[in-house]
Amino acid sequence: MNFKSTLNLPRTSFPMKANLVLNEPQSSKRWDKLDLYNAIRKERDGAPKFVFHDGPPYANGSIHLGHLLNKVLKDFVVRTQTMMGKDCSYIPGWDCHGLPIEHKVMQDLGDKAREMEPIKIRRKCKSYAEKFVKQQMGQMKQLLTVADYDNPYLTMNPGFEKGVIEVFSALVEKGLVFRQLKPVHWSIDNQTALAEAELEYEDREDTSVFVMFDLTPEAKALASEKTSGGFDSIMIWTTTPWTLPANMAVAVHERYEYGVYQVGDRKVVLATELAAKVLAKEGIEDAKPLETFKGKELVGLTYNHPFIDRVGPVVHAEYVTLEDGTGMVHTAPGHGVEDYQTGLREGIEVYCPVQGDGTFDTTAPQWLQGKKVWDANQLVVDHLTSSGHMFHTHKFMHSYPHDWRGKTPVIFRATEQWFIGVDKDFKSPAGQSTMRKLAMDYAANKIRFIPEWGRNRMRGMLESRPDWCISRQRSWGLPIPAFYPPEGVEGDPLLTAASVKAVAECFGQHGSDSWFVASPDQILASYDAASDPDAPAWVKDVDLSTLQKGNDTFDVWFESGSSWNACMRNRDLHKTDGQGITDLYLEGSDQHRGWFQHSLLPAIGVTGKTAFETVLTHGFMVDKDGKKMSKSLGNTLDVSELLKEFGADVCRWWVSRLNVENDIKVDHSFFKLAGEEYRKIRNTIRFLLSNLSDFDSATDKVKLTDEDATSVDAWAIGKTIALAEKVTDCYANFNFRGASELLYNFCNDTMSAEYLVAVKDRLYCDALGSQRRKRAQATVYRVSTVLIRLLAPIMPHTADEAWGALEGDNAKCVHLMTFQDVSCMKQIPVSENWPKVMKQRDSWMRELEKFRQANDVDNPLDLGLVLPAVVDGVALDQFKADDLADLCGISKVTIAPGSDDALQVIDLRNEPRCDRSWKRDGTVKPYTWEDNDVMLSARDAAACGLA
RNA sequence: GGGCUCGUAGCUCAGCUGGUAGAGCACACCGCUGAUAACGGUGAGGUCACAAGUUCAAGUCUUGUCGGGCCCA
Repeated sequence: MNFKSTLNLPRTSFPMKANLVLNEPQSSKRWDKLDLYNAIRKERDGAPKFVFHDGPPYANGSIHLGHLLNKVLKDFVVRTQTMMGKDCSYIPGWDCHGLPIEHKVMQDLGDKAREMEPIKIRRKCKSYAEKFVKQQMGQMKQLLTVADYDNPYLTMNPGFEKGVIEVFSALVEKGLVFRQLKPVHWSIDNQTALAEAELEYEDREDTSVFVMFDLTPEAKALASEKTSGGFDSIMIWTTTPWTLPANMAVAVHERYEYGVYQVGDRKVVLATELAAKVLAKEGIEDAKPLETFKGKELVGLTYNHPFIDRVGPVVHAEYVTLEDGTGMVHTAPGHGVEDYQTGLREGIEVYCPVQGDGTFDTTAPQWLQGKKVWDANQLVVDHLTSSGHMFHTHKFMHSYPHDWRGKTPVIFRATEQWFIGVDKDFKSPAGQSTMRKLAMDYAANKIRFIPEWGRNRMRGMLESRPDWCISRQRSWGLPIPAFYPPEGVEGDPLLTAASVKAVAECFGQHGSDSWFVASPDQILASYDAASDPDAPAWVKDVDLSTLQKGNDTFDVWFESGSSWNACMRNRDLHKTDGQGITDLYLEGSDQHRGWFQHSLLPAIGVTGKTAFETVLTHGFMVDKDGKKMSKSLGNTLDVSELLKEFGADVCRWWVSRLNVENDIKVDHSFFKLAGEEYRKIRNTIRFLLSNLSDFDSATDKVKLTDEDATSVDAWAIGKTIALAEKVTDCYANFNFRGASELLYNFCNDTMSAEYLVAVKDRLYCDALGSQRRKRAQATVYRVSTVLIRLLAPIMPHTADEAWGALEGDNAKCVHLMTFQDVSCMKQIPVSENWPKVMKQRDSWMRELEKFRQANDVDNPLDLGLVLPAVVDGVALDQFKADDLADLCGISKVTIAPGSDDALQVIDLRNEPRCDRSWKRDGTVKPYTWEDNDVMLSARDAAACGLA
């Protein structure tokens, strides 16, 4: 006799198979129709704000795994904060200007680009950027992120540009902006100064030269006085022979030991530690110094430049090492940062005969004029060889900086650049100080870093960073609003707080393209030179239309680094309390040097506040062997493929399971695992929902009484409250991994393996209206309403689908809800002895299993347990025997009269078995059911109306 | 080469201020067949990268080595 039709078996519209790839777009459509982002704004209007700010990805290429990670994490923040009741707006941004796009466009244009006006190139760049903004936005929507996609911030939008220039104006006003000749990494290929971030180190063959510089007659005389035998020359080493025309000095280390060596007819000085190695290169073995002395003795000597009529000094420098070369360093302040600093200190001219195109100018020797520096290497070598100054030369491979896009080698070259001075004293709203000091104070004491080690990293970077060179010589960027005097007029460029502000106005209205199409007087329409006390004198005497516009554009870091103003303050989304403009920035750990630092500095300079109160960073993706991922290595995974195979909710679950603090190992198999975990959660939800098909939360949500405190339902409620509290605590601390682990274990253990298995018998077999069944259903409902909402930030589609199945399709969208307030559930009494009982259960299960194996019992329902009256100090008779039996998956539990009685497993196979519930609980008797002789337990007989 | 960081079961990771190693997955075995392309039970897995040191005691602190990652030179 089959009683299946008399049971209340699970029923639900929530399918086991998710079909995410097909169904997620439906959810997206539903949310679009609802205008979810703005509906949330309305719902949270007036709520406390959580100010989160998106760092703009570069508008180039498809999104990769890094974007997937970053954007999903950000979405977790937005959704969890929202569901915790905060008003958390989120404006997605894109970094649109800059070299990579311009370079790509120039490549596509080919030779045509040379004759094209900058404005035409800019228009190409703009549409290129727009294309990728659109593409990336579509992909980010596929990740089911919720954002104001109708109003993103683009760094190339006029309103944003205005906001950047305003920041610049404020920095100018505080005297932090200056212009200076300085050697910078110079891309000959792109004719621009490059930031460190724009360099790539690659192997390159170069010429290494050891050159003897002859002392001046005066120096020789001095040398004879200082030493016993005197000497003629000093030997330097360089791997960039083309910089020798700009040699202005030789640096030695005061404390190192140097010696005089016989080289041909010259007595030459070398560091003693390096001498043997150097001299051996030309076959001079076992060289012994004629005499030795400290480098200090060399300082102050002078030498004749080997092929230019110029005298150079020998100076001291700390950076001289004995690792390579000769211990005497060729110093060209126009071609090296350290050389430059030495030059500044010693008052040596910053001489740079190399022009922007990499050729020598007319100040160079005639045989070099117009020659490319790369060709000059050989010319210099030949010249030095024939003049007898060359000691040794050879080709070698070394790691050399290259333009990151063009892959062409870069040079150091002194040029006029605009700077923001990090060590300039200024009057900040936070007091008289420097940006470096203020920023370091913030990093050390006021900003929260997650993980904490970000603090040290940031401090280290702030400590050692040089002045910020903000100028680039490019077309595709935000122009630096400097005006130069008309032809024939001498003077400093016009760049004052007021003139810059006027340009900001113009850009705000017409965009920065106006710099290229409008006349200076039009751009400066709202500027009045007469009332500008900072204006250079010459400005008052000229017609503004005759000014010459500068050709420099801003470092893109300055643009994105001003987004706290250009996006957040200008849209009135910033914090109004505390010491930060926003609550949180969340990016990869590379942004300590990038966006974080370049946002912190201007924010402090202008407002005295930090751009962010908390910095949350994540690591980088590596492959399953821990190696970095790159397209060229072929070990990447394609995001759109992953989405197509697994769906967004699974990919999001994968992100939630990651430990994002450090490197993140990625492999296709990990997504598969995430998919299985997803299915486990989905099945748990499905089982919960399927037992509520006849449940109406309005009428059936029975209250648990004090007497129910020891019921398995009370236990489940207690676990659910704990879950909600722990998970929201994780969410509040951005610990998404912790949250997903709790959620997974709750579904897998607490619900699936413990509560639901225990309670399914009564849900199926109890009479529809039985109190015990209703109590279980009310519990299942309470669990569902907590669980589904807690999952909503991680798996928005699945949670919304489940929410609809729970509350009906007309219910409010789960993403407009807050997390279930569990404080009211705390009214429900829960026995404090449950943890001990559940711990005992583990050992009971082991005993049952042992018995089953030993006695060949297949079905646990053929077993019973006799439990001691007291275990672990807990009297078991306060618990319901049927609950304990169900928790163990057996037919019957009896409590022994004495606490000393050992646990006993009972073989019930000789007891009658209920045909309906398959239990042998001792109440089974024969009945007649639909003309059949059947065996039923008391409960089942009652459920069938036979009692 | 420098700064920061990571290296715990086959895999992914927990292990806070030092005190006899934990979870999930996978695996093995068993069960259920009224959550069924589901569900349940039991079990076997680790000299905590390596080497010194501090300590009564180190995965946990110090130093070094090896191997990754980010940033820089």
